[in-house]
Formats: sequence, structure tokens, C-alpha cells
Amino acid sequence: MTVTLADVAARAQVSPATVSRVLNGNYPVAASTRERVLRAVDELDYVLNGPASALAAATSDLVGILVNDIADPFFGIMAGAIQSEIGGPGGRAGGERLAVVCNTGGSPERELTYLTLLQRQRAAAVILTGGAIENEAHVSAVAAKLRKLADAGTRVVLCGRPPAPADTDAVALTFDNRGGGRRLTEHLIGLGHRRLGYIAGPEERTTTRHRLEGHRAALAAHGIEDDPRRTVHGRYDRRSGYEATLELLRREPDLTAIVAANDTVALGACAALRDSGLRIPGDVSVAGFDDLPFSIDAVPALTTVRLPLAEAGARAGRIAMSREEPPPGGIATVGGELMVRGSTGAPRP
Amino acid sequence: MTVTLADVAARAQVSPATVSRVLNGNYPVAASTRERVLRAVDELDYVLNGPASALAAATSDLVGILVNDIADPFFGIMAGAIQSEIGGPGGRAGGERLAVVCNTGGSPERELTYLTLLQRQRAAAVILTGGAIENEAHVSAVAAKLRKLADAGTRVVLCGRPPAPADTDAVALTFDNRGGGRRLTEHLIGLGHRRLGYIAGPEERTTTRHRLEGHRAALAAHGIEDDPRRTVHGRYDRRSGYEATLELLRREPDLTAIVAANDTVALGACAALRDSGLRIPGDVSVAGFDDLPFSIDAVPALTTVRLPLAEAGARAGRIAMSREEPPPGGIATVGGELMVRGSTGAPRP
DNA sequence: AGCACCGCAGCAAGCGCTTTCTATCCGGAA
DNA sequence: TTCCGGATAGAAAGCGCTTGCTGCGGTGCT
Repeated sequence: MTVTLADVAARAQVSPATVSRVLNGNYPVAASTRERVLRAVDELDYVLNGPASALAAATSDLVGILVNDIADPFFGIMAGAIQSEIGGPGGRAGGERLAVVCNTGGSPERELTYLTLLQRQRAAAVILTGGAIENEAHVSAVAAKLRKLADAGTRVVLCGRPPAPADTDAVALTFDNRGGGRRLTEHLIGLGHRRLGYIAGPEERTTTRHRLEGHRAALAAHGIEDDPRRTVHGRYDRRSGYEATLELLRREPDLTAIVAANDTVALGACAALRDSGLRIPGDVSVAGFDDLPFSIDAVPALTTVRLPLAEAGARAGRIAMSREEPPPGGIATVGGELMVRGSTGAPRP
Repeated sequence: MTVTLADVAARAQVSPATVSRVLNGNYPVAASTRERVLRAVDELDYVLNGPASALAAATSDLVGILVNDIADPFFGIMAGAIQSEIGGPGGRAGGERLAVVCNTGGSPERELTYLTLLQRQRAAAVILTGGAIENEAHVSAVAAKLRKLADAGTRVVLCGRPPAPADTDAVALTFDNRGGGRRLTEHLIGLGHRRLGYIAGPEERTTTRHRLEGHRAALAAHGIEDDPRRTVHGRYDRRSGYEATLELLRREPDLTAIVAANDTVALGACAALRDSGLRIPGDVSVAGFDDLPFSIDAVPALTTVRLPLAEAGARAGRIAMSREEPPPGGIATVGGELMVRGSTGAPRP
């Protein structure tokens, strides 16, 4: 029914071994033979059996990419960049790699499940993107998995994630969330703000914690008391930003600035502010994080911290494919750039 | 080195066959035996070898999802919904399916390449999302591939795509782009607009053509001449919307409304209008398409056509997993809902 | 008491490919 | 002319798993 290597071999009048070698191009085959084989492949419309090949060669050409939310451009941009780098040449049979994008939805269980599934597929590489969950049991479970993957020859790269334990052999490209958060808040303080609300992401996530720490560091550095009532936790989505803003306003109506965990949350905050009859930045300044494409289209355009998502993703992809040297020590920090735009201004006097 | 089925069998004192059956749960195994095997699996930390299993069983648990642009929430939302449906129960070994999200970038070649790669992996199902490319050679090449996939037992579902030739056996969930486009433009006409600009997507794509046809049908139905100078083609991104708007304004400064190919393009159009000193909708009304999450946060909020992306994706996923009956005839049309918001209003008199 | 059967476990034959090792053919060196 | 080595091609042994078929006790029936 389906065409196999043997069929091609028969038609080209060579042995299956030769066909395999032509297809993998890693063994000398006479040009004339090669051509004959290629013609047979073409005529028969032969497609290699991936699983069989993976089994025999003990490697596959799948690359796993774990993301927290595939509908979020933050991850989409990274995933796209990674994928564009892993497809290229540099491997077996045409060098085609298949990216497996796994949507964990932020759930620790699913993260682990996907890691197992990838291990089961004998993935060539695995790239974990976005913040990690901070839960001792889970962190060590993930570390154990990563170690196992590495043992099985799977290259592991973290993109936008804090480093894993060194013995996992995982390369980490970390975003400087702390530094970005700090610069952002300092920008606001420089503008004269003293009463700033902060809408944080979900607790137990490194990204959330680091950005918040940066914010607090800025406050502390300028002698501003950090009233815990000015911080609200929520999800990384618009709705959450909307509700958190209302809550913040209820608690402290005379806030002059709101810093959001990310751009999406900031957008929700803007909506809540507008619905409350407040002007941006006239009454309240708003700042986001990430600089997703839509942020510049907000009205007013969002002041935020630009993270080089695509660049980081591309680099992670290259490292995963061994087409670029890992950074020394296996860890590199990727900085963010403060983008000052219309949504922040001096507070009303 | 790595643990195999045989190791588990040895430890549980049963034959490999029994272990396999316990793991696949499709053959009667005595409870006590099952338990013993499961314990061994656990103690040995055994992970099934996917490729080997796929080879022997002639099926894999990979599901391919083709998208045009993974960084675009339009696709991200569908992909996420699909993935949440295919992970569930209903299959072998824990029912875990691995979603392979492939980013074609809108390139015909890559689309074909990915289809081949998926065929090579013997994917359990393949779901193609978004509009198709309208190029005779490519369409028939894709149809041929789909046919081959179907022959190999891969279920094929199109989500948000026009139906493929009937002999491909592909189930299609099509968006009513034409109807949505028509209603959107009729809304504008109803408001009193007579000079409407249209920013279309890339040529040779079904989505582009259908939306444009709907627009034109509305114009025709109301006796409005369709001046070709009022239509500009571009990509489905913000930048393109920005530039196209400037071009439209140059050609015809007194347009009173601009209909964009999608929300992202509409956002770019809004930015261009603002930069040109025009008010929305005071001077020019703007409408989008899709109703992506950020559209409601635009200022003013975008009038658009809401496409039930998540619902359609979920349904496609279920159909692909045979957990839902395909629609009669294998084709279903999914309608869009007109969302009238602040970006459209009556034209200045 | 004898027989058919059922429930459960094992045997063994692959699934389609890769790869080591071996065989062959050839040109040129001796 | 004989012999040796390089360049190619083939034979065959798996890779780790699934599954059709066989085998073996024990239950229920007559």
C-alpha cells in the first residue's frame, strides 16, 4: 500500500541501504547511483517513515517549544522566531525540523506532561519559554525531567526564563525583568509620581516576582514607602488589568500612576481608567511591559519596556540547533529597553 | 542505558506483550498483573519510546496544526482551542496527543513542506487554519497531499478555510467572510457613508477575496459605484494598514470611511488617520474584522465582525479526534457577528 | 464426570529504517 | 602481470514496540 524504502530500492535496482544513504547524505554514493535513487524516490512519490527512521537512528527531528499561552503574542512572537531558526539546514534529510508548540496554559501539570511527551518522542531539542512557576516541588520535578532529557541527548534551552539548576545542562537566556521593572518605575518617579499602583501577575511566577522586585527597588531607592495596598495580583490578561485597576482606585483614589505587569494588563487598566472618567496621562499615568506590537497603537501609546522577543527566540533556536555557541556559563541576560510614550506624564500638581 | 519495555517486563515478571497491553489498555489484563506492571513502570521511571510505538502500531499521536502566522492572535486563539481539545481522553496511552503547530508564514512552499513532514510523521490528524492561497498549481498540490494524508489514515480538518475538493475527504469549517464583509459595509452604508475606502489583504488568498466580495456586494446592493481606486491591497499587518490608509487618503482625501481587512490592519489605519489629523469617527469611520481581544481596547473601540475563533477551533479539534460528528456533507459555515462600536459613526454632512 | 469455553498471558513475527561489517570492483604501483 | 588500497554497494542485525495466534488453567454446562 504505502511506499517503503525497499520499494524505492527495488525500482532503483540498489539495496535499501544505498537508498537510505542517499537520503541521509552522510556516506559516499556514486553520483550516477544517487541520481537513479532520487529519480525512483520521485517517481514513487516516496515519503520517509519518520517513526521508523527515528527508531533506527535513535533520534528524531522534532523540537519542542513550551509556551504558557499560545494566544498571547508574547509567546507567539518567540515561538515564531524559534521556528524560523530551527527549520533551516544543518541536519539530516533536508534538515527539516518539526516544531512542536505546546501550550501549557501556565499549568505545572501540563508542563510536566508535555516534557514527558517530548521525552517520549525523543525530541532533538526542547525550548521552554516564559516565566517559570515557583513551587519547590514543581521546580525540582522540572529539573529532574530536564536532566533526563539532557541525558537522552535532547538539547534544552530556556528562553525568557531564569536558569535551571546547573546540573541540568540547560542553556538559559533570561530577560532582565528586574532591571526593566526598576527603570520603568524610576521613569515614573522621575516624572514626579509618588503614589503608584502596581498590578502584578499571578503569584508564584518568576516573571511576576522579578518585575515587582524591580518596581520595589525603584521605590526604595527613592525613599518611597511601599504600601502593600498599592499592589494587586491578577492574571496576565486584559480583564485582570481592568478589575485590578478598579480595585486599586477603590483603595486609593488619588493614585497618579499605575504600573502593569505587562502590556495586555495595561490595556485593561487603561480601559478601566477611561470608564472611570479618568484621563491618561492627565489624571493617571499608565505603563506596561513587553512592548507588544499593539502597544504603540493604544491611545495614548503605551510607555513600556521593550523586550527583544524575536531576537531572543531566534538565538534560543540557534543554540538549540547548535548553530550558535551557548553563552559562557550557559547563562545570558537579555536586557529590556525603556520606551517612553504618551501614556505617562507628570502627575497633576 | 535507557529503560525499555523489556526491562519493565522483566521487573514485573511478565512478558513484554503484557506490559504493552497494560500501557495501551486495550486488552484484558488481570488487575493484579496490571498493578504489578504499573509499579514496575513507576519504579523504573519508564517512558515509552514514541517512535518505536508509532512504527509498530503504524500510527502516531501527533496532530499537526498549520497556521499562517503564529504571532498573530487570530491563529493563536484557534491553535489554543484546538490544542485544548486534542489533549483529552479518547485515545491510546493516556490519550495524550501532541500538537505540532507549524508556522507557514503564508508561504505556499512551507505549507507543502509541513504537510510532507506531517505525512512523514504519520500524524494522527492535520488541521489547516486560516485562508488558503488561490493559485491553481498550489491548490491542486495541496489537494493531492491531503488526499495522500487521508489515504494514510490521517484525519484532515480545515478550520476557517474554504472546503477542499470533495475527494480529499477533508472536513471544512468555513468562516462566512463574505457575509460578514457584506454586513459590515452595509452597516457603514446605513450610517450614510458613500465614499468608503477598502484595505484588502494580500491577493491570491481566499479570505482576502471573500471579504472584499462581501464589501462589493454591499456597495452594489446600494447602488454605490465601486471605484477601484478606493481599494488597496496589502499584508495583514499594522504597518500595511498604516501605509494603505495614507495611500487611500492621497488618492481620495474626502473618504468618510475605511474598511480594513482585519483588526490589525484597522489599528494601523487608525494610527495613520490620527497622524493625519483626522478624527475617528468624526472625520472618518474605521471598521475591522475578526474582533481580536485588543479591538475593544482601541480608542475608540473598533467596530468589527466577531469570528468565533475559539469555538471553531475547539470544534475542529473535536472533529479531528472523532469526538464530534463532522457536519453533514463535511462542510459547515461559521457565521460572524457584527459588533458595532465607537469607531464608526455617521459621516460629516 | 466430561466437555466446551472463557479469561488471561506468552511467543514470535514483524513495522521500516539505519549502520556496521563485509564483499566487490577498479586503478595504479611494484 | 600481480597485488594492494580506495571507493562503493550489499547483507544482515537490530532499534523498541504491537498484536495475531497459541496455550493453559479453571468455570459452567450437560
